[in-house]
Formats: sequence, structure tokens, C-alpha cells
Amino acid sequence: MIENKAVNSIKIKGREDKEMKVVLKDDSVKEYSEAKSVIDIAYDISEGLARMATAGELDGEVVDLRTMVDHDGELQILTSYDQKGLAALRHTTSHVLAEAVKNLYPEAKVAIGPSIDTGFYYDFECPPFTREDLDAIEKEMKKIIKAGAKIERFELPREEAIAFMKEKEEPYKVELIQDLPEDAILSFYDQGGFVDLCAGPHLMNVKSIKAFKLISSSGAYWRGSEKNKMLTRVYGTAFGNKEELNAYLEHLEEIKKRDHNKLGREMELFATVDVIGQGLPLLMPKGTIMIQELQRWVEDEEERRGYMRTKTPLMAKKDLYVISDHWGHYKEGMFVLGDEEKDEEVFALRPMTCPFQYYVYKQSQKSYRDLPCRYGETSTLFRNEDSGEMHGLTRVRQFTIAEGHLILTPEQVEEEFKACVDLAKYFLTTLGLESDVTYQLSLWDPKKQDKYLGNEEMWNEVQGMMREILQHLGIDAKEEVGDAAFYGPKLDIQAKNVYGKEDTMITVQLDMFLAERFDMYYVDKNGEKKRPYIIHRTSLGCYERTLAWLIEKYAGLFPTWLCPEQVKVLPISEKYHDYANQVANQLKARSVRCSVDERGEKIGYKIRDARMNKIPYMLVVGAKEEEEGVVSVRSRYLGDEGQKSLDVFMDDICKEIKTKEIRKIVEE
RNA sequence: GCUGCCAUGGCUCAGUCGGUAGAGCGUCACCUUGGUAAGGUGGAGGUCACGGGUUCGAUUCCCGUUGGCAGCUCCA
Repeated sequence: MIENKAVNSIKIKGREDKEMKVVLKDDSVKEYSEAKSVIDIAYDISEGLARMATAGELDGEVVDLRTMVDHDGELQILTSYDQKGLAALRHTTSHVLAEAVKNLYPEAKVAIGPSIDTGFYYDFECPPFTREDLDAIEKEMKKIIKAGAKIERFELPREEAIAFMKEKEEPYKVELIQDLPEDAILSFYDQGGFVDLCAGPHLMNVKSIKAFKLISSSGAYWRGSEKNKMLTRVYGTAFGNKEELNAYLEHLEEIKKRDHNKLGREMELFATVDVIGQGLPLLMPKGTIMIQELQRWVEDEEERRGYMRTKTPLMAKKDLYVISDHWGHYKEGMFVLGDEEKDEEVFALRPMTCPFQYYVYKQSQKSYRDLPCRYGETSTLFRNEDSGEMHGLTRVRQFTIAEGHLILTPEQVEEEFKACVDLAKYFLTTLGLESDVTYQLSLWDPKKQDKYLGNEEMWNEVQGMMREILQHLGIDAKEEVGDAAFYGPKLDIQAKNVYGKEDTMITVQLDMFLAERFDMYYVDKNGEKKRPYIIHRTSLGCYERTLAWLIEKYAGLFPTWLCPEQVKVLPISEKYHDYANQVANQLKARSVRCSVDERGEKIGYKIRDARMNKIPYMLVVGAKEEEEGVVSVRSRYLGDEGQKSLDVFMDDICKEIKTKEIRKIVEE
């Protein structure tokens, strides 16, 4: 059956038919003597292609299948195998969703329904949907698809378009049209009577939707503002065929197994307790080992790179935050102890370490010879996040960060900034995470100047410096307006979790304002007082969040040096318990985290157990013949420096304990 | 903070149209066991998140609280 029937497409008035050449994807050329629609050209190429076509890409711009090609150009026919083509398919599916909702809930008002990375959504003003409702809506969608309405496009002048949507009692559409520029083309798509305002592109027929699924429903603010009404959003996804859809749905199940919030609890790395509170995870003994390993590593490396360590209070009088202006900007996000109205002294738990380290700096008069001055602190911070924001280890109310501040002369800024980035990259690379990050340059929003310290000129200067440094570093950072700290722009190193949600893992920030507020200075060569620049930075970010990232990255199969338990010694029967303990003691003497499994069960159980607990090394201890000890080493190579060094170490250990015979079995 | 969903042994879940609970896996003990993801037998373990209400009686129905999840909004 042919779903995409060639149609007599939108005739563009005032355009003469003429000779034209269309260059296709494979560089072949089609010549036409008159304007042709994209879908007609697709048919001309092949019927199979036309059937699969979802949109076109004309001279690099995604266009509707109905678009008339009336000039020489490059044309690619998009299908669901192209990302952009898939987006058109999903977008059309969202319209079918809207039609189904209107059929079942005539009082529902439609808002917007775009395609997104993972599928599509559509927002409605209507009561929330349950899973059963979604199933019913899916059923209705299937009915609509089976009926197979042709999708037709038409345009209306602005006033008529508004009148049209008013008549249909769709206030959100009216608002959308009113907010579009005066000269915008207002296109509509009609699928068998259901008409939606939409820029397109869309398929030719709803029948081409072969595989879709409604995923979930939730609330979402109209136009993304919490001041607006909350609408009901339905998320769904669609693919070119059922196999791809099923593979995607299976993938969703698979990634749940890597979710740090689930796996981290299962592996007893952390836990939460309702009476302790939201966003306050307990790090269990195993999780603590991992955090400690990271922390010692970071502290040692920072000292090697010229940092001085500080240890400053977890709270301070509010006066401190008034000076930094955190009180003005972020009081809502702080845990305040005491009542400003009643108490003489009000304290607050610290949400950052900056002002504390500034007072470390200010304890003596500094010369330019004292700079760069690098302070590092393993710093526990407290932020009163909104109740709906807490999540596992990635968004918590108390966390510990590898924080630091560098006090610098202007000449030192570039070199030190680069060193900060280099340090961060070193940590990421060693952990095997470097390829998973993206860089973001977070800039201020000149439209909201009251949110920031300083003025436009100063911001332009400091942002300019930062761009230049990034350019010198060869870092291609995506610029994000409005994401800066109130005291300066940031280079944010971002990573995505298993669900694709992005978080800042590491940040390096340039600040030319706070030194002034804290009256920090150094004396230059000429004996004059000068304001220093300050870099706020973290080298490995927040330990809790980094742990979450590692759990998801390695699905719990960590590099050996981080593993809470590195080696399990498995005696094949009770006879070898003594020998197993002897082996374990030798390992422990070398600081290997190991234990002996003395349960009287079959060796198979023990191996299974060690695997399930994601222990990288298993030493199977026993003898083939009486009096002969056999040690076989099972090793899983994970590919990072820490692992490598432990592998070498394990080789040595094995040689040492080789009194009889050693076999090393490398799995994969 | 907003909208919705959820809360039953360590885990995954069943169940009670209102009469104080069950499975599988795990765990523990004993037996068995010389080999790479499941040997046998027996046992322990639950105030069905917490607090109120309705009721002769609430794990079940209603309200509230706390916590968890998804999304939105926020994130120094």
C-alpha cells in the first residue's frame, strides 16, 4: 500500500515554472522543466523512497514534503533513518496524540507538541492522565492511524488564523499566533478534520506512523514559567519500525540497571533514611571507601601542583555572607540558623567556601611575590534545595567538593586558568570519563543585571578574557547566556546521566568582583596596592555527584583501585581455608582490600557471588592433588591507570604466593 | 516549590470487595560439595512508612505528614 500519495501541492502564487536542476544525496542530478514538490521528486527517484519519506532537506534546510522546489538546489529526501526525518515522523505522531486526546476529552485545550531527542510530547489543559488513560489514548491513536487520513497543509492570514482558533476555542493557539511576528507564515495541518497550527514539516498521511508508544504523563508549566498554569504533558516516542521501537524500550529498561540511585543503593554504597531527611544520603562503608580513595588522590595531586590546603568553618555569621552578597542573592538557598527579627546573631551553614578562604588570604599583607596563591579545601557545603529537586547523589543538600580559590595578578590569570582545566582533565582522563563531557561557557544575562555584581563593561572584559583563554586551550565551549555565577562567568564541564539529563560536574570560574568586596589586595613591584583576580574552581567536582557518575559509567564494575572490595579469595573446599587466609593476609599486608569466602558452599556459588558483588579479582584457592596449592587469578581488565598499576601489583603478589602453581585467567 | 504516581520481610512483587499477610530470590543453620550464575532440608525475618479519622474491627476506605519516583521550575 502506498501511504504517501503524490499530491497536488501548495501552489506558490506568482512563480513561473522553469527549468531547474536538483542535486541529490548521491550527487546525481535530476532535471525538471517545472516546479515540483519534494514528494513528487521522491517518487521520481523511487517509489520505495517516497513511501519512506518523512521530510526533505533543501539546501540544508528541513522542508515539508509538500514544499515546491522551483529552483536549482540540493535536495535530500529524509526518512525515519535520518535524525531530522525521524523528528518529522515524531512530530506528526504528536499531532495524532492531540487528535486522540481531543476525541476522548473534547474539553481539553491543546498547547504545543514538538518532537524532542527521545520522541515527542504534547501539552494539554485538562485533568492529569493515569497510565490507564494513556493506554486508552494509545488505542484511540491506533484507530486514527488505521483510518489513515491524508494530512493537508494550508495557510491563513493572521487575523483569520486568530479568528479560526478562537472559534475552535483554543486559547493557547490564539496566544501563540499573537506572539508570532507580524510577517510570520501561519501554516495549519489538517488530518481528516483535526486541524493544528504548526510550522511543520509533517508526513503526507497518518498511516505512515508504524511504531509509537506513550511513555509517561506529568505536569509542565505553560511556556516553561512557574508563574503560568500547569498543563498536562504526555511524553511519547515513535520510530520508523517496531524493531527500533522495541529496541528503544528495552534500552530504557537496561539503563535503569545502571541508574546510580538504584545500583548505588543495591551495592550498599549509600542509603537514605526518611527521618534524616531529603537530600541527606548516608554514605555506607563501601561508598565511603570509594570517596576516600578519590579524596586522597585529589588532595595529593593538588598539593603536588602547588595548592595549600585549608580547613575552614562549616558556618559563619550572616555578616560574612552580607559582604560577599550571597545574603542578597542566595539567602533562600541557605540554611539559616536563628531568626533575623529576634536574634542578635544569626548564622548560616556555608553554601560555598569562597569568603572563608579569602580571609585566609587576608591574614597577612601579600606581595606580588606571594602570587599565585592557591588554596584547596575538601569542603562540605550546605544548600537548601527545593524539595522537588533532590535526587540520589546528584542533587543533595549536603555535599563535599574539591573546592579551591586562586588569588592572582592579571598576568597570571591565563596560565593558572589553563592549569585548572588541565588538572580537571587529568582527573577525568584517569577515571576514564573525559570523553563523556562537554564544555559550557556560562555567561551573564545583560537583561537581568540586578542578578549580578558589577557592570556591563566589567562583564564584557572578564567574559572576553575567558573566551580568549578557551580559544587558546582549543576548547569549543557552548555558550549559555544567564548561567553565570553572580560574581563571574564559568567554564562548566557537563556530563549526562544514564537518562540523558545533564549536570555540571566541574566548574572553573573567573571573578573580578569579590576581591573588591572583601578588600583583598596585593602589593605590586612599585609598592602599589592592586586588586587580584580570583579563580573559583573545583578539580573533581562534588564527590557525591562524581561517585554517582562513576556508578553509571561503569555500571558498578569500577576500576580496581576504587573498588570497595578488590579481591575475593575463594577456597574450593574447607580444607583450604587456612591457605586462603594466608593468601588474604599477604594481600592485606599490601593494602589490598580483600576477604576470604569461607562459606561451605560449592565454588560455583562463591564465584557467582563475587561476580554479583562486582569484585574484580577472584583468587580461587585449592590443590589439584593432595598437598598442592593451586591459585588461579581471574581478572577483568577495565582499562585505566589505577587498574593497570593494580594489575601489575597483582602479578607480583601472585609470584610471591606462588609456592605451587599459579594460573592467571583473563576474562575478556 | 508545582502536577501526577507510589510506599507490604534485605530485593522484586502478589494479596486483603474491611476480619492483623504470602511467593520467588537473598539470608541463617545443618547436610552435601574438587570447579565457573542457582544441590538438599529446615529456620529466622513484616505493628503492611508515620499520625489522625470513619468503623465492632483499618495493611485495605478518607485526611494529613514523611519519604521515593517521573516531569516542570530552580541549581552560588
